[in-house]
Amino acid sequence: MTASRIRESALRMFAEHGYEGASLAIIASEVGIKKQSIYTHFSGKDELFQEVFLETVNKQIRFLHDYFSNKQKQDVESLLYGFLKGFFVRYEEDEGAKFFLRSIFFPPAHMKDMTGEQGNQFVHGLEDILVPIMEEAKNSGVLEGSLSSRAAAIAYTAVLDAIWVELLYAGPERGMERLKAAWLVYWRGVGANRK
Amino acid sequence: MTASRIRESALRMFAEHGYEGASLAIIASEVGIKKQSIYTHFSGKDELFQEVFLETVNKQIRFLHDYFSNKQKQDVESLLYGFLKGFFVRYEEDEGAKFFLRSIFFPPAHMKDMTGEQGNQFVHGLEDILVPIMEEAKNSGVLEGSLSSRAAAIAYTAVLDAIWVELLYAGPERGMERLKAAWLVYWRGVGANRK
DNA sequence: ATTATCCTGACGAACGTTCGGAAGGGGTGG
DNA sequence: CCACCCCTTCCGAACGTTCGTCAGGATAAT
Repeated sequence: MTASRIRESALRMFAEHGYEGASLAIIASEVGIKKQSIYTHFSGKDELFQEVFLETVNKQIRFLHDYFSNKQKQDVESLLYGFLKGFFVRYEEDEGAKFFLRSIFFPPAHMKDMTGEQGNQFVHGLEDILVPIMEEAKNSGVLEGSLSSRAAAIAYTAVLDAIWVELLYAGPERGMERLKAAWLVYWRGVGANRK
Repeated sequence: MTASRIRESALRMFAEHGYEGASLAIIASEVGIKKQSIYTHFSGKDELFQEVFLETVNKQIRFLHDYFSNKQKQDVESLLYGFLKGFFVRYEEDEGAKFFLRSIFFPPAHMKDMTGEQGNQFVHGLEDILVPIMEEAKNSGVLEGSLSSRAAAIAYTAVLDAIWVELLYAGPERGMERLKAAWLVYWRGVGANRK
């Protein structure tokens, strides 16, 4: 299918050069067609970007829910740590990660509203999943009782963001280093008071 | 001075629309001149970008060293927490923050080498400052002894990155929320074993 | 015959850049 | 004081290139 090959190439191009820097001519040549032929499958550059973006966001959200609905029975530690590692391996091999981050943090000016909405949906989806988990962990005595569930969840998303930022900036090697260090400190930090 | 007004406008433009998305014509019109006049002060778009970028990076590095050389006498907790807050207020009002992050994470393709080099210089500069601080804090019993200084430093940079990422994405309100939560957990996490 | 797909050709607009010259100020020599 | 030249700053006009996009036709499959 030509349309999906266009989407694949566009994803790489948008990720690497951004919306303004990506050229339909180059995308087309990667697919082996002329740029005008893109208009057979998409109404224009905007629609192409939007389709690729929404597809990518949905993939992220789906991964989110899949993970936490399947592994709810695990203990909290491996549940949370496993999610970090899951994102790690996912973002290591997935071309969409860079595109996702770039589009959310630095969207094309005339699409800021749309990307912002989708981004918030992802963030809130994650928080809505995390807070109950923290709450439950507090009740079972794994997490420090004086710590608010919301704070524990926010700090966790901070760890998550820090990891993919490092992954994006410095690559898997240093990303893994940060993953280990940040998780170690985080888990010590939220753990119930030792005696 | 016209040249510096061009730099100011270019900074905002590059931050908001990226290298490819920024237009010399628009930058010039903001200054009140025609785009050709830019070439009186800069040899081209590349040099303009590079000057603004280097200026911005140097400002960041200078802030880094200024802070830690002036406040070395403080206790470790307020030293480290103060630096986070310093970055916070700095990045809240500084137009250069967005430009700095954007240029380092998503640089124009033909300048990847230069921006990467500068970025690494900043990161290593920070680490070289942090590790000795952690080492000293460990010796004085403030930090958990079984924790490596390097891990404590890496986790700290993770907190820092997470804060400015949230600041950039969601604004000061949520940025501050994350700052508080992440610091709370971090400081609990690296603290010496309570009894 | 209809439909899907890709093409050639061309469009106007914007891009960064170059050239030549117009204005203006400052300093120097007559 | 004036005339000269230099030097800085800016602009009009134009360059070649690339951009996204549109119209119309060719080809092949259904």
